[in-house]
Amino acid sequence: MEKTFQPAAIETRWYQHWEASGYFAPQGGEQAYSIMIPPPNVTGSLHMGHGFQEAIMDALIRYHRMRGFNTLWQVGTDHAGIATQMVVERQLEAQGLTRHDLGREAFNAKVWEWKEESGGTITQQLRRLGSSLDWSRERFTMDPGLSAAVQEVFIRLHKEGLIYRGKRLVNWDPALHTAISDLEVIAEEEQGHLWHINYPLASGEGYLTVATTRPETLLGDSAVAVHPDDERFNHLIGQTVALPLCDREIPVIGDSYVDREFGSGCLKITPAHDFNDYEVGKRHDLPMINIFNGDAAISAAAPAPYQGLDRFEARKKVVADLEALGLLAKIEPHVLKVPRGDRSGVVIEPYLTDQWYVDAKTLARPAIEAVESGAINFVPRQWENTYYAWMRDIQDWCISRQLWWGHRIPAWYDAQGKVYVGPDEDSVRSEHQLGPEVTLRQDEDVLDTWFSSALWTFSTLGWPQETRELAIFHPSSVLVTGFDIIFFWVARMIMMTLHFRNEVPFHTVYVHGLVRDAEGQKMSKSKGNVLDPIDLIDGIDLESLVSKRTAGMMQPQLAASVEAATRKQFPDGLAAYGTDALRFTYYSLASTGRDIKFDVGRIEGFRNFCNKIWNAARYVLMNCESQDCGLEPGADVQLSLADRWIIGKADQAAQEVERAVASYRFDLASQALYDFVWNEYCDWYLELSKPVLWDDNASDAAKRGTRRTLAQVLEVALRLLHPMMPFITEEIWQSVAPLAGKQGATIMLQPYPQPAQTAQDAEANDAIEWLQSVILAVRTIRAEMNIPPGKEISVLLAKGDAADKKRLAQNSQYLKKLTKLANVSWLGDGVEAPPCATALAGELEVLVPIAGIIDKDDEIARLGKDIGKLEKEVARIQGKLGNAGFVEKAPAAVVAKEQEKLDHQQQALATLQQQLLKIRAL
RNA sequence: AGGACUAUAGCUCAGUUGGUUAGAGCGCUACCUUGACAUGGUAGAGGUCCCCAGUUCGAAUCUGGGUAGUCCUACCA
Repeated sequence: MEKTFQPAAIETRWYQHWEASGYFAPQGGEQAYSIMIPPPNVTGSLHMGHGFQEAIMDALIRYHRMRGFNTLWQVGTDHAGIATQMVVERQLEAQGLTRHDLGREAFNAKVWEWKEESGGTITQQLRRLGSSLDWSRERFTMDPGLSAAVQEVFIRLHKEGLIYRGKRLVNWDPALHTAISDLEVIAEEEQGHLWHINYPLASGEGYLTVATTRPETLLGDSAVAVHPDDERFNHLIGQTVALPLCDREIPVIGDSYVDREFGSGCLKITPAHDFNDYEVGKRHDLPMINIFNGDAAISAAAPAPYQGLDRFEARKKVVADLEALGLLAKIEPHVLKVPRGDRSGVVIEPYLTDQWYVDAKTLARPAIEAVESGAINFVPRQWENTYYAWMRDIQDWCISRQLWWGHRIPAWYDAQGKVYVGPDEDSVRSEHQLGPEVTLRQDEDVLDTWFSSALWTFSTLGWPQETRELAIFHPSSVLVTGFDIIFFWVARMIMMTLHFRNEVPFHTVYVHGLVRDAEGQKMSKSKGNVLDPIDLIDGIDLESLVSKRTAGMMQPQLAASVEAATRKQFPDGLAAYGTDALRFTYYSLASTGRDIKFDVGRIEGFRNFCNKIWNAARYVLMNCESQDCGLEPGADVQLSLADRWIIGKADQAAQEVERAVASYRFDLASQALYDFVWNEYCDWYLELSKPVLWDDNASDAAKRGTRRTLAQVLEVALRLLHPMMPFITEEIWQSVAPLAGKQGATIMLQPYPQPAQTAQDAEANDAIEWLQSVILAVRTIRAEMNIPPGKEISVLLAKGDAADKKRLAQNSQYLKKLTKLANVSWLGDGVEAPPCATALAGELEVLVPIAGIIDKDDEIARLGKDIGKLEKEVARIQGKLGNAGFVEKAPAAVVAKEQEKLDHQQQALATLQQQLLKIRAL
């Protein structure tokens, strides 16, 4: 074995072996356990959030697989409509082409090409993370099977009246030329202006001043609204104003929607370009004047001078023209929320178009009940509130997208615009008895990507066929996801699955936090602070990291600052930490919080942990290979106190892991394992094994007992760790398992250690704890008195009772070896101790004779410090016990415990004070 | 505007039903290359548990109020 753990040498080899051996496929078993992967974008690549999420899922999957569940981790990818189409369009743009130059069919062929070319990236990355996904069942949302499911769902919902077509305002992305859903619009505060504009009354008697943040929409105004109770203006209701720049008169209307306090108190109404105005317009039956085209340039519906101008150009011209007419009252700076497309980043336009909608309100009702009834649980529970809040106020879901890449809507129109929905043109014709004289054309639009991913849990299992897999693995056990897509995806899956399967898609939703950088900033390409999990696994030099972060930036002017920040934060690039260390870091961060700050310092600690495990294994192999480990049936094996103690500790660790995983607390599970392996097995047990194995006088039975325990406890620890650190555990297990009497081709399919309460050995625990406290006392004296570690010293013990004497007899070998003692003996009754440095191990006095090795003043200072601490503690407990209320009202056991504590501390204090007097007297 | 969440060591975070000497990792200090491991060992230092009140014999923990920060939802043009 290498002296240090080299992850690169083993990871790929083991993954390939596992995959080739079919270990990732369901293995049978009575109870099923399944997770459907949140499908990543097929043309995307893995980021830290994926890495975190996959790590959690893989731990759950490996854990349950080892526990004998029939385990399926369904893998697949998503076609990511807008994102993917944008990428390919950008590639065309580089050649000076648009998708229209190619036409729909050729363009889609190009997208498929791109998918074939780049689609392997993410699946390769998933493999690098060690994810035990069942690749034999890989699915893609545009596969024929999943497309059939999408079509079936659309047609059935349409038949049931739950999908309809409607003309209404949508969020229009003028760059992408498509409608997008509410959720894809990000509204951020931006600095803008409030323009006050005078609209002359048609009567010629003065004017009304309106205030607007979008003066160009004036061209589409249908009315001016005032509050009906506003005495400044309500007498004008029913009159008309002459709309500036347009040869139109529009009415003054009364509507209580108007806020009298804001702006001028008069509101211009543009029903075709504002969601609130749209509602007002409907109430008052106002005309909807659509002054934009799909690019958000001014349409023919506006006066000629403005036609063809971009909306921002139009704004400038409108303002200038108004000013020239003297109608601009004032301009105020104003902070407003500007809606932008989350993909394109351009300002979203409320735009009047025909779109397809899902009646979400109807579907939401059972979906709310499923969570209320507990059929679906959120972990942590508070996310249920977020879910309810959104679901109870849900808006109909706009599902059509004016894209080419995606599931084309199965609807056909005749020349009159009558719509027919069906799987294909022939079925539509025969169903509706349409002869060849009727021309039909298919709807040009595709469906929102989330429409297909909403079916993911059952479409991947073969629906609409009633497959065996559906019967076994659906509903799935748990959905692992970030809170940012509860609305996008989780809610929609619940709605669709309940409707079509009459069962929930999953029993539990485990909502994890979002991975951020060390400063708590969201990782994003534009900020240039992203980390690629693969770079943490393999390492990357500074120059490559800089160029990776600055390549292809949306805002190239930021490249310099990104580069500087990167050079400052990672002057040496990133070291290669390996997959196991990365994964363990993720688990350690998986607490209940919403933000997960990823500090590279953490991963280094866990790489060291891997190395620790590696070296512990090296030690075990060196001492057990080709040795008698007492595995024969009936072998003469004697277990020491240390052996019995560590066996109990391993069981305790198994208990803690079980409890932690049951509540999705991977931070606690990882902490329990780290603690057990490093602080108990390595720090204590391995050291305690040395005095036995290296003692020529120790019996063969004792040596067998220690070797067997070394190997078996390590083997148990490996299995406990395997779901979190798959690679290193497999590598070591292969050579350690035989020494522990285990056979098997892989650790992956071994049973997970089950805790057994009986494994706690009170006598062994007491004995080892006693030993640890005495060792600590001696080491403290050594360290604080500057006694060289190599120098052998003698120790006297005093004030022990019969139990202490027994323990020393049992443990003196350990004690001598671990603290380098020449000898250790009891101070006889009535014998005056020589001048000593003193420390306490409980009641027991641990004395190190001073002569020649210890400075008197040092010892006085040291004792003084300890005495000070004890005095404070004694005073604190005395205060507590002196409080009549406490003694009377607190439970007797609590009072007794305090009293006992006080007695101990007082006795210790007295001992040290006496000792101080003695030393002073020297 | 409404709602949620967070505040514990220099940093990142644990802390179960109120009773602990408030813990871990990293970082820091001192000493140590001893036969698994310097990606290591040993021993330390370090906290007004955000503030104020309340409940209680007892509060990091429960209640109310405040402060600071983060986020979500809906938005006044």
